[in-house]
Amino acid sequence: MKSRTNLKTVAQEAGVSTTTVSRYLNGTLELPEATRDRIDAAVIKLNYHPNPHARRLSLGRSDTIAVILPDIANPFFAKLAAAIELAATSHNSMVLLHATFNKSDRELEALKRASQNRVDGVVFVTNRTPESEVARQLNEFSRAVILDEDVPGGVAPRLLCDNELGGMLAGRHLRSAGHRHVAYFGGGIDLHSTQKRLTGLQHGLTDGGSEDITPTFFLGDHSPTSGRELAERFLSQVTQETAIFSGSDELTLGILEVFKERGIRIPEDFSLISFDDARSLHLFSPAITAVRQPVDMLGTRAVDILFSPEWDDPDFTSRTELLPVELIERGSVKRIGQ
Amino acid sequence: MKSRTNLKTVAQEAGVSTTTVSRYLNGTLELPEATRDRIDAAVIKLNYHPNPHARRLSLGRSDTIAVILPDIANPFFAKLAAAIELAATSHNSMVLLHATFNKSDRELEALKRASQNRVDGVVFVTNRTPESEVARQLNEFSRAVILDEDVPGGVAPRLLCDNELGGMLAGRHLRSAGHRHVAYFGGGIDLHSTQKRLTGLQHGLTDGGSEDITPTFFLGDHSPTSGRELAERFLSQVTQETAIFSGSDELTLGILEVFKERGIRIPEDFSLISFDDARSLHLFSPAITAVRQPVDMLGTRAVDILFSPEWDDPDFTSRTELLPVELIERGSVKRIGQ
DNA sequence: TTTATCTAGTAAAGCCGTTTACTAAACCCT
DNA sequence: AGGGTTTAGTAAACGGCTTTACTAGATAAA
Repeated sequence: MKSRTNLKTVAQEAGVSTTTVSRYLNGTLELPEATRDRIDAAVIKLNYHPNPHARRLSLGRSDTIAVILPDIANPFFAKLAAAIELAATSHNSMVLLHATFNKSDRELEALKRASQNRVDGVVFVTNRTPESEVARQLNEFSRAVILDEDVPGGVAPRLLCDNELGGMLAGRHLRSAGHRHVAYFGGGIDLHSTQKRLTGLQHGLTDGGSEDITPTFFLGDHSPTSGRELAERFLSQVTQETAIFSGSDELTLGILEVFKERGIRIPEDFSLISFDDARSLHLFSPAITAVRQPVDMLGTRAVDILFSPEWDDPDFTSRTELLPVELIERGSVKRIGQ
Repeated sequence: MKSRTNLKTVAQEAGVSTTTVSRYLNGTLELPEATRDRIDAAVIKLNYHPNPHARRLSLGRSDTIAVILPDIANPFFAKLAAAIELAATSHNSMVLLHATFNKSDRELEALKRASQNRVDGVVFVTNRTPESEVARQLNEFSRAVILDEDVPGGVAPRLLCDNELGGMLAGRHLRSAGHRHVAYFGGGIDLHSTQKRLTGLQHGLTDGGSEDITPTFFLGDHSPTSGRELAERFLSQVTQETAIFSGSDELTLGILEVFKERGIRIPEDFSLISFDDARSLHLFSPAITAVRQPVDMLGTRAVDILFSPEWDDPDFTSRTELLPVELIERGSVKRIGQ
């Protein structure tokens, strides 16, 4: 069934040595036309394709990158994976996907598998602050990029969205709609995203104003379940808040479910802004205003970084790149009196 | 950085031959405890992991399966990919993802890449009826499974959801709510899904009744864009229809967008049932009733089939397995008078 | 004519496991 | 003591490609 032809067969058919065929096919040998034609003919006739295992063994590379992320079924990561796959293809590389479900043992396992598979590079995405063991394992790779959330101790270039800008945009938008008391829902306080967004949110809310407005926050993890819990907690503790800034579509999902069950209306009872905008938030009830992450760009750029020639530069691994986010206004923020 | 240890180093360290180490590690050689201990110690000390490229070259297999599907960013396929990845991991295999965007040239390209990569098996998922060229290319694999939609001419076991049952459930539900005139939105008429669902829908609508009720249909492809077009066409041509059975969440998205723009309400103006239920339809406005595909089971079972010992059986490739679907009732079907 | 240069390649080593077929030594039995 | 059986391994071939270092022969230059 599969093509059993190898270099040797082709070489024999063309009447040259395997070296010649190999070098010719890899472009490291100039040949007169007659010889070229014979080899070309043999390759076509025998439908020759180099055995990738042999090739990789010989070259010591795998033409494969690993993408380690929390969950493919999460639309944000799915879009990310799609963008990465597309970009990798154009670099002649394949993509190995590992879902970690945000468990550190699975993160470690995925990293180990990737390392044992001698992948050429790793795109690591997490949702939480991983243990130092994860960073250590990640540092085993000669090429890795840390995406979307920071990994403390990781020696690798970082590619993040501009979380502070995101918080700022949300804050400004809410302020201009009259909101002053806003709750942020997000992952742990140690997360880069949480810290930056809170900072940005505070700046956005304060804006040019004289009084310093500090948002409250409710923290868990980036899952719908956590969204539900945070929503319950929020409802039982809410005092002055009139708006919620939700750190991810997943959290938003949980929040919406709880609110729906309790008959709490958006934006009448609370205004809401989501983060990511990877789901069909425009079809929700109401359409949800959100800060959109540049997910395609994130994926494409991550792959570019992996294949960048700048890895020779020793500083490359300490670089952090920020990609801009944008606010998509829809119907979940209500203008309130003042 | 990476472990540069190889078998030879381990063998030297343990004072035995490479054969011995290899056979011991692969369980094809019994050794006295003292020797075992020496090898174990060497392996640990040197942090030895067999070079997978060498291993694969030697063994002639890749421990990799390819999953070829239309779009990872589509939640249904994303969930499918997640389930497949999980199942593959438990079979010690890796997953190579290829997105085709439903283009036949990309399908062909993905199949060729997979074949050149000597993958151990392929899970092929498409949304349309592919050209015979695709089937031919697919048939090059010694192990492939055709998932979710048929590939005519493909010599491989098929794993589909029970589309007829799905149509039937939708039909019955609509009938019991008083609907008699229903439009099906779906992909091409040549699609297995379209045909079976229409058949099922008709049976469901007719149910025990005496008169034979035939649904109308509006066909395009399974994309939101197509959903929009079909919705427009539907609206310009609608006569008696009171309900729509949409063949996928993607189509539903397009339909909902158009309806929202036109101020057409669901379920007041038209009732709607979606298919797949991979998106958060429960949060849409209104919550959308849907036929749910058993997406996890689909993924798990596909991998099981790939690793099944039954491939020796020559009839195995002509098998078709149907997985049950279920109707999730929500708020998009209105009871109407009669 | 001799030497240098170029053309058109090639031999052989290397990448690293797996597996078949085989052996040396020890042990067992009668 | 002689023969058979275990035990504890091992040598060598194989899988298929890449790459370095080298050569035979032709051509050009001095």
